[in-house]
Amino acid sequence: MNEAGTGADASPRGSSPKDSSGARYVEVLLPMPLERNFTYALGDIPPGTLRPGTRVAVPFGKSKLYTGLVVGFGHRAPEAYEAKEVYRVLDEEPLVTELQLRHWQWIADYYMCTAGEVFRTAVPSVFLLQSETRVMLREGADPDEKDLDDTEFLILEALQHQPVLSVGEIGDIVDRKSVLPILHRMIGRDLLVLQEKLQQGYKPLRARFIRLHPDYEDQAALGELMDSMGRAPKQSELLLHLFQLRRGTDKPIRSKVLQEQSGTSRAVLKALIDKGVLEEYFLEEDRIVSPGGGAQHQPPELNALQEEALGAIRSGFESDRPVLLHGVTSSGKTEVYLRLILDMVAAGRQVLYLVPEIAITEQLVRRLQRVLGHRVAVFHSRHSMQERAELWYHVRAGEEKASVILGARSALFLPFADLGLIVVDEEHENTYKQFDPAPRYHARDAAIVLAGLSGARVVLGSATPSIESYHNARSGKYAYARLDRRFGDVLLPEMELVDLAEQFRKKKMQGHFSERLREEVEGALGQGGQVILFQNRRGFAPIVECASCGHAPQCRNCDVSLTFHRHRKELRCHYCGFHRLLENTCEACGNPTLDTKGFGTEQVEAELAELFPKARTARMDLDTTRGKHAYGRIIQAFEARETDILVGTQMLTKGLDFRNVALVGIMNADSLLNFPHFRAHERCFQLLTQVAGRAGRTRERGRVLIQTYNPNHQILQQVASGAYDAMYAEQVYEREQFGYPPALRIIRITFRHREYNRVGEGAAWFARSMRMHFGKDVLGPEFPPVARIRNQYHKNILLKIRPGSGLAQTKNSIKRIESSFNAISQFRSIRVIYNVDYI
DNA sequence: AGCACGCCGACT
DNA sequence: GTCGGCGTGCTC
Repeated sequence: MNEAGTGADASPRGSSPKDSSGARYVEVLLPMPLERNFTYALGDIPPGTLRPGTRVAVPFGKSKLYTGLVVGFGHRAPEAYEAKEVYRVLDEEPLVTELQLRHWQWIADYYMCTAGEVFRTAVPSVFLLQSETRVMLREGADPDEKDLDDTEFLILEALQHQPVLSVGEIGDIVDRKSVLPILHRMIGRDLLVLQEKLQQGYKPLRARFIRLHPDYEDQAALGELMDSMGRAPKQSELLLHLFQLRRGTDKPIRSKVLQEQSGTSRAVLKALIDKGVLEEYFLEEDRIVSPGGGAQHQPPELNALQEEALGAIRSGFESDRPVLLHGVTSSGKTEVYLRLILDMVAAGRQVLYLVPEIAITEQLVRRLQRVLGHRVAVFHSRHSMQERAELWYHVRAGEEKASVILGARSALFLPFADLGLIVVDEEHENTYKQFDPAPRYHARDAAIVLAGLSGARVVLGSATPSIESYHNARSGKYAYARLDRRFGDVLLPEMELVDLAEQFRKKKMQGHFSERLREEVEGALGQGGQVILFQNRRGFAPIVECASCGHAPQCRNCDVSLTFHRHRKELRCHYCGFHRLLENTCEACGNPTLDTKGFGTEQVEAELAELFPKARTARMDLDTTRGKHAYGRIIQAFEARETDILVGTQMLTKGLDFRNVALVGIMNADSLLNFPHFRAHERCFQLLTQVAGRAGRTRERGRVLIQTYNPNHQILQQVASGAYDAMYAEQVYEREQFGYPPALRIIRITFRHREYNRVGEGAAWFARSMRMHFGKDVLGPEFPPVARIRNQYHKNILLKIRPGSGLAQTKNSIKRIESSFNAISQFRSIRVIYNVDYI
């Protein structure tokens, strides 16, 4: 990016008016990858009930109903077709704000996807009602058995038992894939009818409460009642419990609590309600219960450096620019954010706090809640859809409990009533870029645009800023604030590079542990410190190879070698999930000489068991954190010092704050260095610096050992000496030489198809057309390192866009080329995927 | 995207 | 012969 904040045109395409007065037609956006909006007639719906952002249920295609959003109004009937009617209006208040619609349109334009695709990801799926086709017998139908074939007979028989069935259920009953043609045939013979039923969307959670009927509220009536209860001991017991619960509080009494307290059955309660003694009523209640409670602590005191950074950020805000807060690990960036958040909350505006991955921020949630109490809400992908819907409404209404929203990139799409500040923590993390389904947006950049539309401030924070952000800070596009000392003046860890080649030569290796690493682990454990070992690969050994013939088992769906996972004795594909048991003999030559090559976290753990049999070890990677609470358990055990050594992948780098880590060991830095990507060195620096930052966060100076075959490599030297600026200067120079961001923008275009040849020909055609416009700024097409994934071949073209060459025109030219591409029948089935600002 | 139509191979 | 595979076109 970034047109961020530069006032890029964010107005929606098309010029249908926003004013509904007198309108008879609406422009509707559907949550699908369609290039255009669709026009519907309003019929008898008063146009005043609609505004841009209101949801409507509309028939689309054959018969189904879909949820669309009103984005404009029209007064005249379309000429080329007859508009269908809006089936139903789904909202009283628009679900989506106009500001959001503009933001979506910016995302669609910038990231080359449709507004419908943004709509689909932006809105929790409970809001996207679709109809389900229900099948019923036609009344008065008299099926003549001899006219029916087996399938038809089966369907009619099923409908005698259960009068309403969904098309899917019918499919199951008759065990066939396509049932619709059969159903249509039967409808033609007046046997069945179909009905489109909108499935239920968001439903507020209602809880049952009990109160005394008003008639009994005065003492006399109550006394009389209690006297009459002589023959109903259970009922009087229940009443007594009710009085007990009421004592000294006005809080409503839950039916459930009352029953539990009194130990009586439902029947007793029911009897009292029927008698008119008690009343039951319902209240809507929150699904989201903030554990923060009311308890609010003062924010932690800031030290002089933090105060200085805070001042720099505030003055950056004055100049209306995003601010990059560059603070070394453990320098206390969070405390600085907290001050900014408190300012904004005091001003009555909302705050969005973005983190790279929400699953791993329990520590952060607690820290925020200590100070902000119930005003923090977490937007979590693990929340149910109903919970997300509820938070949506809270955010839209600007409720206090939605003052501060903590979430991963998708929290960006909440309907903020008045957004005042966005914090993008760990802004360098690449999880901010959505990869797979469109929109392939970068949350950091989209956040800056959102802030521009909302009049909000932005702080980007990182210990190791992305080259782009630092570049923007240097060029003055962002303001800049720095924190270069750790909180409490804890020293940055002492780093040491260990030469693996030399260790091997001197026969000092045991497994993958050098002598130095063994000494240091021993020393750290001896002094009661904890150890983190980083190996950026899960599994036991990446590949298995036959020592006789060199054959390595491959995935059947993807062009990769399978990875050996020892705990299940199986081979797995990390791309598609394919797995099978490892055989004893080579499938190619039959010899029992399969051997493992390379190593992963599992093997590190296994070697630890031999080298340090007394140490308690744990492993943290994708495989061990699959369960809902697995991640938290591993972290808590480590925090509670129930674990001595934690082995893990890059998951370890993400926002963990351990207090007692004396040593961080990097098992092998070389795989990071040798990764074939223009960002490899930047990422290597970031990853190693972040892992190293886990060491020595209180008092004691921590140690970091980096094992490598390239101890003299520039990047490793820079990591070891904490030379961010040197790394930056070198990377910027290299990227200018070779034409990569931030010097240029890039768009990656991926072609995907089942047939190898077809992808090749299609991509080559596309690249040829592109070269006519863009000359040598077109790279490729090339196969990616893994050319086949899930039985689809991939091929990439990279387009480099020079500064000032007109991004919008460039994208238009590409779109035109795509149209011609799609006009060629043999290419039409090739999927074309755009990734703007591919990272 | 989802769905129907229409054309082809492979099975009850 | 029918079923389901997929390519093609369309959806207000």
